[in-house]
Amino acid sequence: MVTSRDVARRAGVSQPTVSRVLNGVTTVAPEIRDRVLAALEETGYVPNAQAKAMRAGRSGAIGVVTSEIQNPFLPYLVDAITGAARERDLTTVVWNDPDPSNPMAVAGAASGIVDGVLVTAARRDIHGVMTMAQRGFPVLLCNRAPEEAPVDVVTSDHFGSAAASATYLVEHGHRDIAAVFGPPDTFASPARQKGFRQSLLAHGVHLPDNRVFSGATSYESGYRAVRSLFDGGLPDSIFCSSDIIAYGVLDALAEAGVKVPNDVWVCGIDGLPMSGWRSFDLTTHAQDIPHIAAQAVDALAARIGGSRTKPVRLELPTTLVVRGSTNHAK
Amino acid sequence: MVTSRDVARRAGVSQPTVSRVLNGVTTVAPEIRDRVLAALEETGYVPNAQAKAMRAGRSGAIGVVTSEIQNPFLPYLVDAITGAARERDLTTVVWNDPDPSNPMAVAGAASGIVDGVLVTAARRDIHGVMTMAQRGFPVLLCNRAPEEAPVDVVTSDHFGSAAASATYLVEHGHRDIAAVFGPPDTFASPARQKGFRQSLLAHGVHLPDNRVFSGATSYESGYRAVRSLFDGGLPDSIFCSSDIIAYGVLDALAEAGVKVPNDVWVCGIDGLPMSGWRSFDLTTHAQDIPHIAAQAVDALAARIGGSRTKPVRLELPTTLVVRGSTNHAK
DNA sequence: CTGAAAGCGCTTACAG
DNA sequence: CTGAAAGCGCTTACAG
Repeated sequence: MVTSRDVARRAGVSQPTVSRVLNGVTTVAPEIRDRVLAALEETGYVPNAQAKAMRAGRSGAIGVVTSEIQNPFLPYLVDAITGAARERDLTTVVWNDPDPSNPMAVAGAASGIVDGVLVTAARRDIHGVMTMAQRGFPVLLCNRAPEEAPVDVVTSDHFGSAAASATYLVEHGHRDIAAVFGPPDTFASPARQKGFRQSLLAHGVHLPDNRVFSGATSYESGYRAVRSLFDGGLPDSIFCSSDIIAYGVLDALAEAGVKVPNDVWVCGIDGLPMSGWRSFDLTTHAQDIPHIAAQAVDALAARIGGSRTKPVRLELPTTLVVRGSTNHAK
Repeated sequence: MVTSRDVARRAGVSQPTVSRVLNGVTTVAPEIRDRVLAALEETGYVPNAQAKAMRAGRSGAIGVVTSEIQNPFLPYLVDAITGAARERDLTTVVWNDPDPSNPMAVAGAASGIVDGVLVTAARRDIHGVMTMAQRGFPVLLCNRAPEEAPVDVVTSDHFGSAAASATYLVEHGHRDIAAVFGPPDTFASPARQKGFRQSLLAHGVHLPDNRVFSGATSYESGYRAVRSLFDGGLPDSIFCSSDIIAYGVLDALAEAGVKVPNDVWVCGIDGLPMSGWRSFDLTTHAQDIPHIAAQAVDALAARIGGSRTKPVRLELPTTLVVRGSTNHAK
């Protein structure tokens, strides 16, 4: 790799002068400046961001830590985060690391490769980056909302969206409601489960155990759930804790010859683009991804800037998108 | 952040001694060693990978450069690459960057944040990293196969898989075949188009222009294609250049009341897990993701190691997975 | 076996 | 306006 020293030699100046031209901080004589610019051009110099970051104590980059890149929600969030970061002149690196000690992200954080990390990993256990947070490294939890956290949190209102789903079903006359929940070792799923249950309770609707299925946040889980939920006969509707679960539910229902929405309503949460596909046509509570990303990057940037001390906590509302899997006419 | 100097002070030794304990290269007196280990534990020291990399001239990390993270194929590839890299004691960072000058990856490369990059970006124009490659930085193209490239290439055999698709349809008696191709500004789509066309030609089957639709690699593109392909009446089968295109085709056909496979066969290429879902049940040529990832990481590691000079080029075969969207009985 | 020194590629006071 | 010097946090010869 060509260094600023190489460029300096070629331009016949000292290395710091090259640095000055690059950063434009001090005035440089026009003639020297031109020589340096020419040398930069000729050599195709690219600054060594590591050396720069080490010296400056700041990299201008943020990290995104995830552990389940196959979660179909994630690419949309990452894209939005990358875009929001770029608007603030920050670059973004993504670490996909199933290990809860997050060795990659921790190394990146300790190294100053990034100035802060956004944690979008769904699972509860992420002690690696949380240890960094305790040591004062900027960490923001995105779409994870522990009840008590000494760190910044920007998340969709998982509780509220599930509660609203329950209200929606009850208000359309449903009483025999089934639910397929996600895994307990995440934050979003338990919050959604809690919201759904509390809302049903508030409406005086009982959710018997044989109407509940818990499993992974996956198509397969939803698919399997249907068979298990059938034991009590057909419910009025099936609430799915995630859109991807709902796809499995819909497919299993179709396989069993059950008509949606005529025989059963189905709804999900997330608002994945796929939910609008004809195969699914799924009613869902959509997360506001651009908003989440923008708020998360803003909050992390503020934390990095040190302009804030108290942790912020933002729970952004979701939007009900009614489609063919539920039907107001019922 | 706590540095090795802090640890040294705490242990009452010099900073290089801490370094020696960490790297275990030289013998350190047991007693001193224990003091250092204790100090490491107490401080929660994490090495600064940047300083390490700068000094060592090697980071032990590879980068994955992508420009379309929403491509549903990508997460599986990234997961496989991360796993393959970990087995070789390499960490992985992902840059999602739609800019063809790939500023993030180029900066990361020039910085020694990574020792080499795997480029999985689909679009043709990636002059940023290609410039790095010309300067001798290890770059491997993954699932992109320019005819002539002075860099390492590991890819699925896009041409061959599409050619095999054509053969499959023709051998099952189809003559009126339609095709939905992806965009020309990528590598995979044109290769698949070429393979499909040449194979049909070799079988003496004509592919008229009104049986061809070209568009994005997306559900919407497939959905729109169907309307356009209907002008000539129903074809025997519709070949889709990507699974995701096929989903749109299947949905549009269902909407139009056309039965698959009874009225029309549909097949795709990629082998996404979703293709096995009941909604799609799609016959496809599956890419061998674990194999691609392993070979790509191996080849890049060899390039980084400098043990090779000539570029390698690997085109891995795909596997036909027959499902309900085609039917041997027809 | 262990410390003092040099150096990876930068930036930023400090002289001149 | 420009160069020589120091230092970011490491590793690795070089002395002792």
